[in-house]
Amino acid sequence: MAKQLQSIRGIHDGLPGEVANWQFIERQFEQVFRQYAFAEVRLPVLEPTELFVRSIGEETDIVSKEMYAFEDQGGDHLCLRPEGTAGAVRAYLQAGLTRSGGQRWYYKGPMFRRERPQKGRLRQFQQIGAEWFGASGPAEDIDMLAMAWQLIQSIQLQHVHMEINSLGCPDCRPAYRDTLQAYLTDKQQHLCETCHQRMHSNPMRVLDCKVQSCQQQLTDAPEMVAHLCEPCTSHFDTLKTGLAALAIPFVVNARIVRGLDYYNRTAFEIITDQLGAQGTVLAGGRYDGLVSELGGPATPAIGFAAGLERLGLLLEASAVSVSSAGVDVAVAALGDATLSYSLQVAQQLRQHGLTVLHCGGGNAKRQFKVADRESARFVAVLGEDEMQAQSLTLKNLASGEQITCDITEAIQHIK
RNA sequence: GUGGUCGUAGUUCAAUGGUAGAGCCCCGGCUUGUGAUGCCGGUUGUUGGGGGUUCGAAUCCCCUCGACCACCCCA
Repeated sequence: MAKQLQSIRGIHDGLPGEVANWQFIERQFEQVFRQYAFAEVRLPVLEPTELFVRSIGEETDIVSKEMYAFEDQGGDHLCLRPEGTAGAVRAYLQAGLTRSGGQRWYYKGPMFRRERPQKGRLRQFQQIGAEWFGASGPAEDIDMLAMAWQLIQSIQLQHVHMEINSLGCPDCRPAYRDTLQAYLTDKQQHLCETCHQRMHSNPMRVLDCKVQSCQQQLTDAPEMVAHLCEPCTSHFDTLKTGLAALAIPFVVNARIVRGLDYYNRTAFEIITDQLGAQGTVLAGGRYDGLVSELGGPATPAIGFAAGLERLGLLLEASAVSVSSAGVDVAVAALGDATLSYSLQVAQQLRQHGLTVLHCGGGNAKRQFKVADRESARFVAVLGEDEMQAQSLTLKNLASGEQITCDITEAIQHIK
């Protein structure tokens, strides 16, 4: 293995084996999105850096240290998008859709964060996400979470569960924040180093600290769900009732917090225990303030995103069979004189919708080996005899049966 | 960004500081018209890269790149 060019750290190639899984996921997801009346949008990978600074929050890790940001030749500050929501909001506003009623969008594509790579955590990774602009009530939350759950169901994933929480709103969160901060101050000397920082920067973060000793101190910590204002309580209760009505299994996890600043009220995650520390497979929540934050009219909205690579890994772990398009017929041409005839036969078979691989001529043994390696269902043997008779010899590789017939008959046999 | 494990043929893995090997894959032949299943033969490596210690380094040391694991954070 001499010195050779390789892809950038944390940026991996999608090779056929893995892409087959992704395509399966995309097909299943697209069907679910359609059933929920969501339409696809295709948004830029490159956005003004300012967009994420204003939406995600300057203090977040994503913006402060994980963005691929640079100045282009014209002096503009650009970056590779680290997530999809901000760009979607920008597009929604730029297209002037604020008075066009609810917009239900989904998207898929690469996102970029400069983190230390691990399995299921890449620097370029793909997300499939959905955003619903103009979604005001808990009914939309229920639909959104139900759709998220249905997406996961559509690819038959095992060992996943949904957790929900409410993050409150600008009316009730500040008071809760104060309560929590006071509580934490009492416990301060028992908390870890990072939690000391978090107490001030984002006290709710302390709640999901993974340090054992911190968690032991926090067993009776005040929780947001117990300090919601009346409208938030009502919203959250209706959400739970709706999920129950749809028989969607969920647990309330009062420790769910959001890394991005723009979330309020409903926050949820679909989690697996199969991917080590990278167990979040789909996550999202309500962001009623973001549209106005970016200069639009007050527009309630909710969204989520799922990590395609993580779903693909889970698909393998769950041994879900991804039907891949195999070769129907491998064409074996025997003798140089039969080349043109074999090409014509292959073309005709393809015109009838079959997947055909021409084995390239040469000796029969080699061509059969190719057919076998490609898991072809049939081999069409085309020698001089067949060419003279305008026929072909068709062998079923699984049974070993072999017949000689004309093309029309062969096609019926294959289908 | 912090800490740790690892890196040998296309691939999976061997090799106490002393000649770099095996299985699988691939290619060819036995069988110039028949695979999955037989037999025979064959190709492949600057041991991730660079430097050092040593008579001698895949093996020990340093640096670097990458994968993975935990933290951090998150999809």
